[in-house]
Amino acid sequence: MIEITDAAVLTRVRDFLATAALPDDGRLPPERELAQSLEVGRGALRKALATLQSEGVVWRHVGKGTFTGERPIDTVADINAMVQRTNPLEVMSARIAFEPEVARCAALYATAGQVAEMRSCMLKAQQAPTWRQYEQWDNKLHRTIGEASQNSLLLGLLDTLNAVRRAVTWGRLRDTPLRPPGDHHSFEEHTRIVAAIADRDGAGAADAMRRHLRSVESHMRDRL
Amino acid sequence: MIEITDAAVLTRVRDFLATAALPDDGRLPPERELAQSLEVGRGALRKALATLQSEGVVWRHVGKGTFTGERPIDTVADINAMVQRTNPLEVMSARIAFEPEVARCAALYATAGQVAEMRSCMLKAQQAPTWRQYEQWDNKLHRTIGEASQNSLLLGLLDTLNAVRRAVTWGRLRDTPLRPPGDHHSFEEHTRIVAAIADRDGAGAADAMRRHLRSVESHMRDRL
DNA sequence: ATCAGAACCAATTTTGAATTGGTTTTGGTT
DNA sequence: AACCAAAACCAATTCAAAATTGGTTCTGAT
Repeated sequence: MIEITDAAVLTRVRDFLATAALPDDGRLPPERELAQSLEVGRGALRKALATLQSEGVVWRHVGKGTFTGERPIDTVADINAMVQRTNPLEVMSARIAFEPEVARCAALYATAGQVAEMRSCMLKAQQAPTWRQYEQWDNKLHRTIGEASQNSLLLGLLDTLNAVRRAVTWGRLRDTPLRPPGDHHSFEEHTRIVAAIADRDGAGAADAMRRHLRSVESHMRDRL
Repeated sequence: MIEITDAAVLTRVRDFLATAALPDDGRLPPERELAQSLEVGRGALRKALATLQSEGVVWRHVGKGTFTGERPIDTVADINAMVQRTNPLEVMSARIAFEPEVARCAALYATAGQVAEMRSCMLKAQQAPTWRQYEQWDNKLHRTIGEASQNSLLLGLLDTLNAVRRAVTWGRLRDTPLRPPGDHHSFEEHTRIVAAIADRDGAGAADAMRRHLRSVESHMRDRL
């Protein structure tokens, strides 16, 4: 092995980066392999990579590999982490911030089939013989509204929000009465939401959803 | 093995469910084990479990096990699934729906320290010598706004949204010019957002954020 | 003293075996 | 022939150990 300068090693690595066909995630070959193919020692390569990392050209992570570009901000909280950090009132606040905007989009983009499905869910929620079944149809209604936004990312975020919500409220079943009363506040509120969506009234849908969720929040506070 | 009726098996399983100390996730013992301890055949047990599943008392999943309660709606899309399903324009639409509401909350809840940090990020973005560094400070600004909502769930959803965005737009580096021009539209827009937040003007902050993101979307469309 | 290469360590990924529910086959009984 | 329990097999998931990857220390040559 002929000794070459640090600068020459750095140049070889830069040249490699400029010409190599890397996979989509920008992952470089493992250090040991790259050192071999560039005909430099691993120590020298590591020195060069450290320089490039400090310049934001590559980032490295033990066990994962070396990648082009800046290190991604690793702030993605998975569901469990979100569940550990939040609480029912915070979930309600997040819903009040987020779901009216989903309903607004749904009013603009829902298909007739989706509106029909919302109506069906709404009716089934009203006729539900148990709280459990009411909540199933309630969940289905809200998710159909998310689907009606025709934005898979909004739907994904809504699903994430609902997963956290269920985990935070898990096990809190209502035992009395057995089913929702005939004048359960959500029934009329659901009707207003779906009507505004069917009318293509974005602002109306957002407002109706916000009122509904504020009502749910208020009832939740009454139970604390 | 004494043969017992299906009804008797069902009763044994119900009794078991009523008395057993199950783990937090409500997981029952494996079928083969439960059949043995209840002294029934696996086939008969499976019949009873199928009945209980149809009643919503338990749910079962190949490879996972049998659990008490209703099957969770397994709609949680992880980041990769979201990335595969979405596209840059959809990401922009989702941002336009969601981030103004985050800014609205930030206007209500931001601490003075967080407002100062927003200003610092804004200045550093303006002074950034490369697009890469501009984007780092831009990201930091938007995340500080999310933190200022004082809602960990909203922040978690924003992080999720941004992770998807980065994955969808990965590798799309601007090479010319080397850095943002002095009159880059986002500079003034950032200023308006932060000013509205500092003024505790929720509607103003939401509106400024919405205008900013619409402007970003418009420039994105120009580049398509 | 310095440095390259080897060896070791910690974080992560990969892989194959084990586990779990779902279904089919087998053989005994009626 | 019909029925059913048990065994065998299949598909989905989990788990543990091996392999891989970057990070650090040790060793031996110069």
